[in-house]
Amino acid sequence: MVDRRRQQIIEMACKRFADKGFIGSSMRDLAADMGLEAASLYTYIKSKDDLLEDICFSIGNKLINAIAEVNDIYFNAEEKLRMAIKNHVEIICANPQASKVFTHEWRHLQEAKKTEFITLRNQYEQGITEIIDTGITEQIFIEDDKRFAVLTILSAVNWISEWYNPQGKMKPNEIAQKLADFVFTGLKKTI
Amino acid sequence: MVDRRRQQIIEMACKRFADKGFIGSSMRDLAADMGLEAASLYTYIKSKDDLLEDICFSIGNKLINAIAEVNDIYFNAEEKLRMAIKNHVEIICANPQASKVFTHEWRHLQEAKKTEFITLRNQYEQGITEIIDTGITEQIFIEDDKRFAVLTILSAVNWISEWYNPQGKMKPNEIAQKLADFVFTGLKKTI
DNA sequence: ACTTTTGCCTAACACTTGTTAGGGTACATG
DNA sequence: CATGTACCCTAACAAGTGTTAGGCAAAAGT
Repeated sequence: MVDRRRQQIIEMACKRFADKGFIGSSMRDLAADMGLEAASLYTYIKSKDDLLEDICFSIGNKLINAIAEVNDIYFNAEEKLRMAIKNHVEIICANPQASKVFTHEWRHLQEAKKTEFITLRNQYEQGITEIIDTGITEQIFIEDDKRFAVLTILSAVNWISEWYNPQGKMKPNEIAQKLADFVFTGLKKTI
Repeated sequence: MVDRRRQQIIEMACKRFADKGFIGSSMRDLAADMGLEAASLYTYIKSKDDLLEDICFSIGNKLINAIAEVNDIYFNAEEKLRMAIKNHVEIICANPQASKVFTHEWRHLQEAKKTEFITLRNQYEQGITEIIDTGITEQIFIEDDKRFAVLTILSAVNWISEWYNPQGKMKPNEIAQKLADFVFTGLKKTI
């Protein structure tokens, strides 16, 4: 059951990294959270960097898969963007701590992995951009500044992990709904 | 000229903290950037925490002053919000690195200062909320979810420091203009 | 000329960091 | 009973941390 224990450690690391940051979290603190000594962690993980990579790419891959699915299945641009936002919000709300790590701590990845990560992120950004493009072609979105629109949408979505409270009244699909509405009336052509 | 040298150190610290994070930056690295030994820094600063406090509250106070000014002078809610966004964007673009520290590194402040910081941030958030309130009273903004609107606006504005490039084509007032437009057509009642 | 101040240095402190080596105990399998 | 293995330990390492003490040389002030 090495994998199971490893997963527990990663979950605990998410909490610590999200709260104190990657560098601000020591292996001894993390071990203490698990009721272990620091050295014992190394039965289950390769290194501290290993933890960060796992967390960052776990969220990254979830997002990439989600956007790929959307761009494969849904045709209408509005539907696509709504679906993409919904997926993104749900991924963040299902993994709020990991998402904070994904957003804030990726820069501490080893150089090679950092490059790989940035490529993944650009790929996702490209996925969103394609949806906007479709909307412009369909003439339901105003063409003004594509990149600006994408960045603003992504910032709003990414920031959710900063304030989202699983115990709060606002549920993920409600958040997605509101956010999409907000974004749309800012993008849609109103004759 | 102790103050002048201190300011140079703080500027350099901004770069390092923005890039490597507060904990990821050592005093020896910072000193090396300045062409000094670590111990020499302490002629000009009290401690490492001192640096972080200075940076965080410098930006924080700029923002607070800006919102106070807006809420004192401008009457129309749309004008107020446009002005508030413009001020915020300009503060961020004038101090992109310090702004990144303000957004990402405040959690490493000492407990007392952290509380003070959060109060300041809430105060700013309150300032924006008041503008939205005015707009609702003036019946030019849709009342849906105030707090959600405020959070989305703030996330979009704060994220600017993540991608803003002083050498890029997009100038601060252009960014403010676009962002305000984006926000408005999402808030304004279009009958 | 002498004194003070400025601006930096080296050395050291006490402690924390990620990680490895090697061992020991409890339990399952033969 | 013997063997293996799952699970965790202590001890230690080499390196890096923020910070203080005390000193030395050049410049400035008198």
